[in-house]
Amino acid sequence: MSRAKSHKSGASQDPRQQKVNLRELAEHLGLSVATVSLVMNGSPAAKSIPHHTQARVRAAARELNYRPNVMARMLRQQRTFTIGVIVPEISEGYAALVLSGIEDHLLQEGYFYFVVSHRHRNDLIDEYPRLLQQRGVEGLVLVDTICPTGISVPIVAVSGHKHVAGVTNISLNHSRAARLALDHLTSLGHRRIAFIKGQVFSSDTEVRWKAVRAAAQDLGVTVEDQLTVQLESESPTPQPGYDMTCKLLKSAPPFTALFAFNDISALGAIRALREAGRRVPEDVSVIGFDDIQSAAYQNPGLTTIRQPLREMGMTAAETLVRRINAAKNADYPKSMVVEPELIVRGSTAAAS
Amino acid sequence: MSRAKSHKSGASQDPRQQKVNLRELAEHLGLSVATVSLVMNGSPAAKSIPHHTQARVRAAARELNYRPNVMARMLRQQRTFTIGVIVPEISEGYAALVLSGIEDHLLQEGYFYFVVSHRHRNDLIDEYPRLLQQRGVEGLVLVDTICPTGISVPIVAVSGHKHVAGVTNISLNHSRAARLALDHLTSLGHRRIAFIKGQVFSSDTEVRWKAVRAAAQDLGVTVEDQLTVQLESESPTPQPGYDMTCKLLKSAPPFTALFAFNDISALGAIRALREAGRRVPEDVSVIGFDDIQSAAYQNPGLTTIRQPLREMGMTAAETLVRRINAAKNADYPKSMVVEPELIVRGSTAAAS
DNA sequence: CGCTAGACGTAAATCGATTTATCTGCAGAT
DNA sequence: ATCTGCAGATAAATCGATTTACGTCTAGCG
Repeated sequence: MSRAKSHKSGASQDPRQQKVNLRELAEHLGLSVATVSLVMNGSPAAKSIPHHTQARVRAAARELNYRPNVMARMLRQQRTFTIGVIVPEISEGYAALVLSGIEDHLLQEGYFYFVVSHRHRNDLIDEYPRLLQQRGVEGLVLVDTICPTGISVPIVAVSGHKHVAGVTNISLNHSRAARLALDHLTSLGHRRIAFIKGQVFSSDTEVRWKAVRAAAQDLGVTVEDQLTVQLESESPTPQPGYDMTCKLLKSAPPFTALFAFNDISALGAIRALREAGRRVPEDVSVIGFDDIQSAAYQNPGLTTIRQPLREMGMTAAETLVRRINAAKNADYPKSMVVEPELIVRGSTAAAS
Repeated sequence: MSRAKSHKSGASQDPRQQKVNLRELAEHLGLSVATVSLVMNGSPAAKSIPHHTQARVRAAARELNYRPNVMARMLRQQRTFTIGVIVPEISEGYAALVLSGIEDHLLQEGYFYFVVSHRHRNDLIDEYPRLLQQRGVEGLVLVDTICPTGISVPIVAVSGHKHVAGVTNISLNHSRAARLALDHLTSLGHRRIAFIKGQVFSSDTEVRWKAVRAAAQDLGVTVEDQLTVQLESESPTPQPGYDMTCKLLKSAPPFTALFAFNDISALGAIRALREAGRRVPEDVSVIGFDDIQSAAYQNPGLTTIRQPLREMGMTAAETLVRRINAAKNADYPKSMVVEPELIVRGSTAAAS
């Protein structure tokens, strides 16, 4: 079942992979492994070793291309400088941006990370945190994923909302986000607004929906059940948004604006509207959520509520590393809130 | 320099993280560590241990929730079941799709992987392969990244073209891809076709460009220098495509079709064309490359040459694992080729 | 009775570093 | 002459498993 044709072949070769270990280096120098180790680590106990010897050690290490064995060091020190990142899927949009923020901060701190994606499978959601912990990760970043129990390393949850012991939640100010979006739509004269809620498995769905209803009430907009649909399929493509908008168009009373759960579903919605002969934004204004990279390059450009996803990733990494390096029973932030921003592009216009 | 406001805080707690190690388990059982280890690993040497004892060992392991220490095992066995993946950046589109394919196959095989992105910085391109190797990865997948030297683990390069010892290249059949695209455009009546070449750092750029010229010659289409631009900025957004299309529009002779290096740049191109008052596809047909997830949901839908990116990732992982498990000097495929597919959507139409 | 062949295990080396406790001279103080 | 103290190291324990090379005991056989 090879998916690709293969051509040619050759024999593998390692030019000169000189695996020098500490013992060999020490022997070469006529010193003990302890001395060499002390010097190489710049340990305080190396104070009493004369600079001349230290220089000799370092020179030999460079010359023999000595690289400490990371596994041995991890075993001894009980530190791996590794964290685990759990995402629903590595898709365009959300997860990719958060990941890139995490990476930015993490590698800089000398940590590496494992990525796993559970694709909403419950068995994997249960299993991966344990597996990662067994792998020695010193902390976990969850992206839009419900919190596991029985994990003893620090956890930072991006878009986490439930307060769980040991977990720092990083979340958007959803009240403000909802307010920004509805302010924008109502100020354009829209009253009959349709809503696409997120999938039930998305941790933002409920919180955001509450925020939307609160904002709507503040602004005197009625949220009608008939104008509300919820994404169902777990596909990370615009398809679910397309499907639900078709449903709206079939059965719902007329509306002049649509507030989508995210940019991806907004793309599907726009496609569905167009196919039904409704122009965007002339007939229907569409506003998305997230501000993924391609949002600005849609036609029309997608008006959206920007979540600073990259920064959320950076903050997650930063917070996690801080917690890892803190005392075992030190205090830690239970929750961090970031602010949304309204990005007005071409997909919204005055109500007709 | 906190990027987010933090609220509340609490003390960390580990409920009952019982770290049982092999020695303790053995003591609890009144057996030696050797025996317990043999049983737990189902080693052939455990044949002589009666089933009754084996059952007792397993029961105790379950009861005490024994988890072998992965670091210790790695150190002893010199195996990490970890590979490294190097990508230019974790962006929408290309890398995300390949990654998800890699992950699909890899986790299933019991491997984990580190991801690093070099953002085209030469120092990082040099450093990461070494760092990853020090971390004990048993293999490397390079995605659109030039091959490092002095690496002793197997390497699989997605979109790699240079033949390097120890490297398996997985690449698209670019001749066929170019042919599909140009066949499509010429059959629609297009003769004056503009081209956007990839950035110099992209490993596909050169190969694809050669393929395009060959296909053009076959089809009797002239590739005019004035109608050819090359992406420059290394931003992973549509911006570079937008910029170069603006340049084309400013100085180039008229054209009726545009062949973009990839979908992302095609999006930028469409935006630029629109802003210049050219309709897509009525005035200018645009064809992209890759078929990223949102390509189908553009307006109009983006006609493109599909690269099976996810499958390329899967194939990369599969090949790498196979090579890792093969004998040290076994043969391995030097090159694997996958086939492109023309996906016709709304961004191309008959020449006017 | 003596010898051998399983049955049932175990002791100990090993992977490669880190780190603490200790050892040996020798200079200077008493 | 003895003691103190420091410079300059090092031996050995440790991290937690894996794995090879040996026991020991009993049953069976000649």
